[in-house]
Amino acid sequence: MNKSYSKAERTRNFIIESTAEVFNKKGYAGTSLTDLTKATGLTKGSIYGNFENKEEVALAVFDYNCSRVAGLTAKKIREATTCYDKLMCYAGVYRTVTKETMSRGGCPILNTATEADDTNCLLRDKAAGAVRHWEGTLVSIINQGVLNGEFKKDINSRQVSLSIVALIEGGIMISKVTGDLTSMDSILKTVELFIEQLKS
Amino acid sequence: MNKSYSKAERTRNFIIESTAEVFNKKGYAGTSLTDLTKATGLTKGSIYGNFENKEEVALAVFDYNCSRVAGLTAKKIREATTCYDKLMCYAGVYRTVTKETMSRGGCPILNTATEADDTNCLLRDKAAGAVRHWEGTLVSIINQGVLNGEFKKDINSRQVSLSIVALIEGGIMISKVTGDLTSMDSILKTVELFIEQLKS
DNA sequence: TATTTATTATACCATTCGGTATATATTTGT
DNA sequence: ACAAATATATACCGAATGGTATAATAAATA
Repeated sequence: MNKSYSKAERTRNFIIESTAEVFNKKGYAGTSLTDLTKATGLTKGSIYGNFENKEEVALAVFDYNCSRVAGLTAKKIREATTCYDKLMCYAGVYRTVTKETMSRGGCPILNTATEADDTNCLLRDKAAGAVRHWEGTLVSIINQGVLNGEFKKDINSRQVSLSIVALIEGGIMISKVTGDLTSMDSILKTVELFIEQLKS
Repeated sequence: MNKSYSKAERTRNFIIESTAEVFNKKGYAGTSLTDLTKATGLTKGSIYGNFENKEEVALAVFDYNCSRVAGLTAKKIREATTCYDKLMCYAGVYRTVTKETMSRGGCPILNTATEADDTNCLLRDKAAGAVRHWEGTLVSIINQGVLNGEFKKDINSRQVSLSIVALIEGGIMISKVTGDLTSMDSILKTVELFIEQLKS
């Protein structure tokens, strides 16, 4: 029986998928091993047979949570042709997934970054990497747009990229804590306006 | 000896001030009673003589942490005359206090909002209130500016306000997690640019 | 199918958790 | 200065924490 995934791999993924939402909602410190056993239906021994400790589960879960959102965006971006459309994807994606993201505990980058920045360097570095990667993707798109004449020449692509990320992340925080989705909608309009202004 | 503050009041404030940074760094779930005794030099019994439980300390500490930043901004705003200058205060204040804020664990609103939104409704409501209050202050300034002809007539003051808050909070998250203060600086430039565009 | 190997469950560990009753100091009003 | 009231420290509670041997079970290989 040559299955592409061994039992261990499947269980590992099962644990990651089952606990992803709990970790994102309760945070690393707030999630107990008991939470993990409840979410998976497995016992402690079973979980620790597949992971070294709670931290290793949290790190794997963070990657999984990020890839969920990143996957959506990446697909849309590939479909878009112009750099303008590619940038607009971010506003579009967040407009459609915000509601579902909220019910799953919000943005994993934001959650992990704010919790771990002073307490857990491994998690912090992972969150920092995700931010940098996102920023880098935006910078590339903008630079490309400047090169092919789509965007104005004197654009500070890093400043624009950081501002878009800040708007989206700040928007998630505001909408989530107040329970008001229209806030995010307003902020996404600013993102779109902001991208509009890049056009030459 | 008729002191304006009783011993109890002074101790209560002492506990709040001593534990403010720990709570902001480690979060509510991540801060233990032992952390509180270490930060204050007091014993558990002593702390629980002044507070009902850990949550009550956290709630008081949140107010204290917010008032620290709010105090700075409020003073600057009173000094500014035009609505444009008042708005610019926020960029100015955050440009100067960001470094110190970072070393104290970052923005308490952001930290509390992201941690408590799915776990602690009392803390969440406090954070939500702080966001709403900030938003309200900005809306008032902008509406005032529109009325007296300083700003354009067709401005959506709520959208602008929310966007400024989102930029600042998102900027703090990015700068804090990456350890790069220049990111915040870039984003504050966008905030200034954004405010500039309001002028009629 | 038999046997080795890997996976999961049980039962337990020491430690820490938030919280409290009670005794001891220390303020406070007189 | 003294008594009543208040604030602080001591010592302890049960429950929950993260984590781990070891035994039972299931999967992979031959």
